[in-house]
Amino acid sequence: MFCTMYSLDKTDTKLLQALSADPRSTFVALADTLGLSRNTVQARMKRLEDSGAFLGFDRRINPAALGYPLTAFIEVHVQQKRLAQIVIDLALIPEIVQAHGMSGQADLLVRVVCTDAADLFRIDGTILACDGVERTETSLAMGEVIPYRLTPLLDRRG
Amino acid sequence: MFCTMYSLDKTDTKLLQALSADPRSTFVALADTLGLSRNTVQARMKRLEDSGAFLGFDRRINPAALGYPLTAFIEVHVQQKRLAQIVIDLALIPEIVQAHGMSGQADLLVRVVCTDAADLFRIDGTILACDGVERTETSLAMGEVIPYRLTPLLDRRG
DNA sequence: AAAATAGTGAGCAGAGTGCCCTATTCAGGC
DNA sequence: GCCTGAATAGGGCACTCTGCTCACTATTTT
Repeated sequence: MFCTMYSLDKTDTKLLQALSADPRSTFVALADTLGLSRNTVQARMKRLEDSGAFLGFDRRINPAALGYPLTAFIEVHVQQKRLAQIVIDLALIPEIVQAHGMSGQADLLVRVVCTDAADLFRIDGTILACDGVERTETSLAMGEVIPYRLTPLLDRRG
Repeated sequence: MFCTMYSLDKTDTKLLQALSADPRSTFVALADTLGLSRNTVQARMKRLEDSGAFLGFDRRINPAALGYPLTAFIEVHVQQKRLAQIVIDLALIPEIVQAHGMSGQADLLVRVVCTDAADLFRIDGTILACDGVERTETSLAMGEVIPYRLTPLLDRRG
């Protein structure tokens, strides 16, 4: 399913940095910035895409703009042998924007967006109602004190 | 700092859906798909950008492609009055890709990427070494059982 | 030495962009 | 009913960018 995981070199890293700085910049502009030829940039970008280096566009959409200003993380404890079915059930809840299977206290860490506290309460109830879910622990995110970033890691390779 | 938060209507939603389906599609293609004129699409896209509906490009970069296949969530308990300084200190750790201030058990929920378990252990140590950090609880993400998505929410408005 | 790999430079037809202007429709306020 | 402002459509124009191909040059691998 995944293509051969090809490891990025410094030029790829610089490409990603330039893209982070300006996601809309054209191949010509990138080539110019990096001092490469347009052909090279196009070839590398294609390889990056093919290798799965880019995730879905969803991630760039601000949930707040969609009317979901609140984010919460819900730790979910489940009957482990029902895990597979539970994931399927949870996937039906639209407010769940992401879920990780975890090693640690909880079995699942679910990321939820919601309109307000009452909404969160309702969603939590929906999760609890799933067959095999035993317990949840909800924590509301008060703020994204470090906004998602990859630039420090990119810079380190640059 | 943020522009007037303008709430998205159905047409905006469809634009975002089309973009999710194909992040690279041109204005012409979008206009075609949605049955709108190119002018309209361009105007709406500009408004979406200006209103902060799009987050950084970072979020679309796959950390695994960068050589960080593992993700972990670390709950951090701190001396609350030192919180501000702690956030500054944590921001210096490149492997921390995101952090939320939380209401709940822990004060902070930190998302970390790492190369392997030993790397995670080291990073956890670095966090613990920050002045004011009292305790951490690390959970390794075994898998993203629900990959980040916003489409269910978009579809509901469509 | 031969072969694969990455990059460059040039060229070209077609598509897309940014920006302009005007006309139409429609909802809300007077 | 009338006016206004917002949203949209449609046309046009100069310019840029894209996708593609080809030939040539390093550089590295075998």
